[in-house]
Amino acid sequence: MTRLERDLSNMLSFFKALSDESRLKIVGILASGDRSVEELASLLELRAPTVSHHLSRLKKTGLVHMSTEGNTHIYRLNVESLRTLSKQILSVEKLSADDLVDSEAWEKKVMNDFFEDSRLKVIPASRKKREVILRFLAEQFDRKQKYSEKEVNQIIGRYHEDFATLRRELVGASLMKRKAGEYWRVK
Amino acid sequence: MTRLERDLSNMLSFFKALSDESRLKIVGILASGDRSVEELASLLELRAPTVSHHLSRLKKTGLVHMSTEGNTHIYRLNVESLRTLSKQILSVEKLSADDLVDSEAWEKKVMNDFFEDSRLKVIPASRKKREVILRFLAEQFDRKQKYSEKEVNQIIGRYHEDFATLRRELVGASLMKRKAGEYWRVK
DNA sequence: TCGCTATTTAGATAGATATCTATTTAGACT
DNA sequence: AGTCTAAATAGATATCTATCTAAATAGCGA
Repeated sequence: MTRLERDLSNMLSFFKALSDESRLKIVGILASGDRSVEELASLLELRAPTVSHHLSRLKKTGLVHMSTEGNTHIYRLNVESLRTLSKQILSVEKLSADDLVDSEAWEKKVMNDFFEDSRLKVIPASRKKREVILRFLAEQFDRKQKYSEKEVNQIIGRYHEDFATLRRELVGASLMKRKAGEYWRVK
Repeated sequence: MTRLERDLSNMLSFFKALSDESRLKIVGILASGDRSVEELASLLELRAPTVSHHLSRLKKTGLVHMSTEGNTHIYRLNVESLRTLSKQILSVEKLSADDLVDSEAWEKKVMNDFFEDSRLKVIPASRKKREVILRFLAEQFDRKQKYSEKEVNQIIGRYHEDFATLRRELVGASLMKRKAGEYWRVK
């Protein structure tokens, strides 16, 4: 299991733990002091086994701790875990990285849908799909080299007859630049 | 609906929205840029209707926004909402206030279980319950007055014959203080 | 206007889970 | 040992929901 997968399932169990009204109230109540199971049950107007079930769920995620006092079990909030969660939320972005989802699935799909025998069947109407095609075309150019318009047309022409439109789109999408009749790849 | 109830159900819907693996991934993916429904579907290996369902749930809680581009719908993350949530988590304590739970239910229950005809049946063994009883007894004393031990015994004696134990417990629990044979109520 | 594309809605199904009652476990007091 | 008390576990049930397929909607281009 990668670090990211751990982060995801860790965060997920936090959210699952807090995505229930009774448990959210329990956390709120415990924030103002330790409580026994029976105490929570009467505050929440629930049966003790129900509360016990919720507490064991909260305990499993580390949101609460338990201590023993005779045969009563005293639960207390783990404030630190809330702080950790609060921070984690601000770094949700990191969850999208490559090993959580197949980040090339979209490109592969679009390429597969629009190419046949190494030729572009049609230029996609939607921007999102056109972008995939344009990125592919841009990759056919060497970053270190400059190309004349004729050369650009020729390379794009391998994939589609309307090289002029595609050439303009490449420039429009800032994947290529043009100056004084010369083209070069950007990024 | 009170402010607290609104806060609770608001927070709850946030947590519910994020307590699903697919939705958490969607949020993660959107953090790195806008995406169409189809794009998300292929990244997550889910059907478009499923993704659409998740997005509408996220949209309802304000976690994402939608814009239209031809007939493709582009979704983007509302980063501000994550920041808000992150802050709210640190103030969960406020959820325990009086109008969310009946904060006296516990005291009432204990008093009811242990009193009969205005007399304490037995001294509860568990600390949590004894505390309720002791708080009640402390309330029988006037904060502005000092009492001799005899007077203290007499007042406690109205409720239970073992006034000596209860008197000592009151001092031990810091609900009363004693000095030079005089007692007074604290807090 | 017709057909194509992207999304949403409707409806069905399988799996998860919050709650309850009844039972079991375990500690404390006599 | 036996009784009482507090909590946990087991098992049942009813509700919720993530996912799918099929159908409906809506924009766009020919």
